[in-house]
Amino acid sequence: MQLKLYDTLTRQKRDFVPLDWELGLPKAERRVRMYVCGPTVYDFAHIGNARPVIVFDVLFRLLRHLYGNDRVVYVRNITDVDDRINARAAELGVAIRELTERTYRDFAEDVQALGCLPPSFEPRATEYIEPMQAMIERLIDQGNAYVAEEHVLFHVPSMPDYGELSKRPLDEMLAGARVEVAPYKRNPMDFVLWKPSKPGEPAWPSPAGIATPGRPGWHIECSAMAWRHLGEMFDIHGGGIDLEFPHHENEIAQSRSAFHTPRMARFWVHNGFLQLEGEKMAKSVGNVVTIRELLKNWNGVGWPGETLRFNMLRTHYHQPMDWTVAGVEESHKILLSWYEDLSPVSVDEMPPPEIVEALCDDLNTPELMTVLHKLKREKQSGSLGASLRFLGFSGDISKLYRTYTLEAGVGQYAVSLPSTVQFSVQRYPNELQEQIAALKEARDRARKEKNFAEADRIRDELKKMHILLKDLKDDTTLEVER
RNA sequence: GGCCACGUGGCGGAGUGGUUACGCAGCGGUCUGCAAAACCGUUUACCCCGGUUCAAUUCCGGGCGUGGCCUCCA
Repeated sequence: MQLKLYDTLTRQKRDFVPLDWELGLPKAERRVRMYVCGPTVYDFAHIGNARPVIVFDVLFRLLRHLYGNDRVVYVRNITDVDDRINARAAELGVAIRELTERTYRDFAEDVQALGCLPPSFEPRATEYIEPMQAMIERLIDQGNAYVAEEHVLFHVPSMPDYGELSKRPLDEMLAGARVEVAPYKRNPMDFVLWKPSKPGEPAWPSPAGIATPGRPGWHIECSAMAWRHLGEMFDIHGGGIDLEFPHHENEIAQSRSAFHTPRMARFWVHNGFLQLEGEKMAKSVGNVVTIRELLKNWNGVGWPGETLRFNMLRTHYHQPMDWTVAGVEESHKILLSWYEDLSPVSVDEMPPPEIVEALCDDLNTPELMTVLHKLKREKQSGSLGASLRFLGFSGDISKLYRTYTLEAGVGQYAVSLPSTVQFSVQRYPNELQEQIAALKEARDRARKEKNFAEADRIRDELKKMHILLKDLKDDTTLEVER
């Protein structure tokens, strides 16, 4: 099946053929190579950060399916040197290394909860200073970069194709620029490859004979890490659309100039931006929602990671997405209805061709939803299960329970509980369980006496605790809202 | 100000030059004290204005709106 991907550089949906296949390398040497910009580890990742992680995890899974698990190399970097990290560490009064390690662990936990496979490599920027310096020296030697006031700057006019990704004519960019240009730049568009550090800031010996120790600029790390792991030219470079300019444009300038390649990556794949309840999600608006909050307690509800993953995939990755409570609830409902009647799936069972076909069409996950709904409708639960597993969903209904944070008397109870058709309130705190049992008995009595107003009142009260009642022929079951 | 995306029924969301995807919600029915759940059935769409065409939601131009980038940002 032929994978097609939309390439931002050419603005076209094209057939994807990995370079090694096109070159006809021996089978054992072939690799599909993908690089995705990862997190800057200074604070919990928010739901916007989760989008590329989930989207490219799906692409990773698809590539493994198409080319073989051992043929795909997926690199997602960790940016652990950055001014925001320095600021945050100072604010918290902790060592930079401690902050970055802790934040990375939190990120790894969150991402795992979202059903994402670990990438093949997760290189940290601070462990790649040496290749960054090697690239910088090379760029200077070749006349693509220069030293000025202890900075090393990339000279943009030395790269004739600059702007090819974002399609920005240089003169127009300058006309609209709102930033003050540092006086030592030869050209206003020139960007920093290396900068001197002040005392107390992270620093390494500087390249190019610069006396003051310094640290890398933002863009060079990705060029260096991609080079080390994937070579001078590779197949796919991914990330959020906001990175298109300047970050990816500058990566291209650095890598292509250093290695004299016609492309840095053969496909540039960008996911669209995410909004929250119709608003831009930003610290300035005060509506940033972290993955952690969504998993633990978002307006009283902790959502299963699989629900969050599913919700993300209901929108095509290229489209702008609006993240809403209503949307998450709908996702959760759909997933529950599917998980309820999955039959056991054998490990070897493959998803039906339509599933792979939908993904091969530029990761058309909404189309994929249609296929999944069809499998459900036609009661093909084996195929449904195999498809879900393929997409990173467990199919295990016990992983789909929500966590409620209740106000019950003093303090709050966070309760996480399973729910079956049987009584299943055992994970509520004891005093709540007693309360619930008493309410149920009271309601049973009221119903016997045909006092239905009272019975309905009690039902509403239980509903507030996320307990649902189902009146059967001669019994009433209690279950936790799922 | 410059550049770039996007604009589909109550909501979410694909797709297509001609045959009203799909899901959620809603409505009707079976069932129920009433509900819930389940099952069956079912309504509603392509931002505005021009143009091309036998025919446009789909192509082209303009407008309006939303968002992104130009400064850290997925």
